[in-house]
Amino acid sequence: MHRQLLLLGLLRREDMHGYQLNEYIERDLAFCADVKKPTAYYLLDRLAEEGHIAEVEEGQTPGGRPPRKTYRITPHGERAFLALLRENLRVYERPAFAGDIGVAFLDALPPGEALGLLGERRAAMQRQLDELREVPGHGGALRLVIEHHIIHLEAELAWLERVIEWLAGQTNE
Amino acid sequence: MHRQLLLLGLLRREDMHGYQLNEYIERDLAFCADVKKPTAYYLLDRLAEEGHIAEVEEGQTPGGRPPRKTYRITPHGERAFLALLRENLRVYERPAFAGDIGVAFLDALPPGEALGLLGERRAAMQRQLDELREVPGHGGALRLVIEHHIIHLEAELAWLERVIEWLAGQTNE
DNA sequence: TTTTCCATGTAACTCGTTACATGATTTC
DNA sequence: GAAATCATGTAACGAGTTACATGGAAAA
Repeated sequence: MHRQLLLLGLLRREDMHGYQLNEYIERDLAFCADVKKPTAYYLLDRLAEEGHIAEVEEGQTPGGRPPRKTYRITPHGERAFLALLRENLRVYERPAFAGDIGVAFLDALPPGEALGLLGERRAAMQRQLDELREVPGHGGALRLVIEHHIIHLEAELAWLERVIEWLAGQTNE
Repeated sequence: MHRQLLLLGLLRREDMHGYQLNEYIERDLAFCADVKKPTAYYLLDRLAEEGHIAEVEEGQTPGGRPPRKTYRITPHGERAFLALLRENLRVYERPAFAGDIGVAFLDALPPGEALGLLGERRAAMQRQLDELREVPGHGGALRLVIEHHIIHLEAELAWLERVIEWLAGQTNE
């Protein structure tokens, strides 16, 4: 559902064709959204079938390639968008944290090795945080989303530091 | 892969049958793990096929119901467990944050309504945090996982507070 | 007497991904 | 001459979920 919300939200701002949407998502939203190309095309087809968006006929179809399909949100789609948006804002879905499973079995490895591996994890997190701080300044609500990721990663790093300390403590016993 | 890691890790500690595993995951690991029953049974079959775990023959099969299948990890499974564990500890996978998509389109709703919806989200988060603080004290590494969730939720709440403030600021302009 | 507990599963489905196909056009 | 850009997709697969089936025993 979240991907539909994203596509509807973008088409609500501006008519676009699939390639354009994919470009925008990859280029400007990569840090927070994750929609693969075939998924986007598939969802656009479905949204069109359901009458949430409609194809806009365009004059020029440029050279050899498949003709562009430019979409525009319909009134029905606008209502669906608002319903999805309200639901999205209202609820909290806790994320998965697959990385916790490994931590739960930390005692299966010699502390030294575990320490090394968690060090690599920390480095990866730090790299992501640095990247995030380089993201060119989006305005308005998108800035909040970037802040979200930064706050989250800082909390993650703080926690991992504690795990590492705990492990180091185990070593000396 | 993470679910396999979990199942192998639990079977490494103790022989168990499927029902038992499901009970334990639901009862004691609900706050961090998420494996549905049919998934667990399916994965146990697969792990057995692949030789990572083996059925332990048990004397008494209790009345009417399907016979228990008690599993024990094999040396091959132990090696697989360690490989999965190392990989899990080493990498960082950023979570999805579906809730960000709604925030990105915050301007589509009257600020007053958005404020109400985000208030509901905050309440849901606060409830989860309170629940988490009630979780009976696991020892060792599991305590770290609980701490992780607490730290995470506190950061989420702090961020949401900022979103709400920003929105409230928008209202007065 | 109905529900819950035990203990296993199957079938159908959803959602999303990966890898591939097409084919002219522009850039290296 | 090779690779990237534009623009669409399909086919096959993977992981996981939901809803359902079975059937005796114990508890309400």
